[in-house]
Amino acid sequence: MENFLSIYNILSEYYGRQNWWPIIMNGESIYAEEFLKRERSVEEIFEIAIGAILTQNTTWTNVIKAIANLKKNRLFTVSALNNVEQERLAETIRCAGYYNQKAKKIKAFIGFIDSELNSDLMNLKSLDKLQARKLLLGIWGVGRETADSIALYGYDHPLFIIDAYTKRLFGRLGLLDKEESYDKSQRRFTDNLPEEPLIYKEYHALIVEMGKNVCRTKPNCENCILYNQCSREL
DNA sequence: CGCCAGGTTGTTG
DNA sequence: CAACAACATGGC
Repeated sequence: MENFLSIYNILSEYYGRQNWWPIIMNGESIYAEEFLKRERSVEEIFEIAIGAILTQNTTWTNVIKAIANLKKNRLFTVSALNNVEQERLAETIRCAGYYNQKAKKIKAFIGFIDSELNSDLMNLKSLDKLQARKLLLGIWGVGRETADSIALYGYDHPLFIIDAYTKRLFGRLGLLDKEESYDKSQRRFTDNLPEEPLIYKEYHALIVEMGKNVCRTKPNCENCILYNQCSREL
């Protein structure tokens, strides 16, 4: 019952503040404390959304390079991305992998901003979280995880993100079924946590930290702070 | 060299 | 709805 909250407490005490979602400056990820304390600017929301698309099934280090490359080429604005050829866009984000797919997805996202949001990303802010999610899910290339990432980190809409790390870690802990749906997994978290954007943001970031460094494909159980509560179903 | 990474879509049964 | 292929570069 209270497992989900107690695990959050253990992880956040052990690893500290993660300050997600990062912003890229000079080819480096910046995790700033202020990101958890104030609303995101349009520019930041834009970057979070593009980053969320680029990071699909890809390492963040590759995404950093792709975003830096977009900025260097002065392509990191709605109007520039509207005007650039999809093929050139693809070449610019090549290092993020799946570059043709992602170029198409970014184009679709830009089209969404223009046509559905009246060119203003802030129009998603005032919506109900589920309305925002539904709108985002309507964009070609934006699935559940990407929609929830944009809604949560961009707009503080309390939607818990389920990703591959979450399924792996909580599957091993015995708290998620391996084969259950995204929405069902999500409910397990939201039913057992206070509906706080701050907690959702930090929890997801902490899970990624665990997934990258401890609860890897080949798990590093010696270094696991959750060793005692793990059923270790590998 | 092989495996894996902060998924999504389209097709098929 | 579940299963599966396709999409692709870069790091270890």
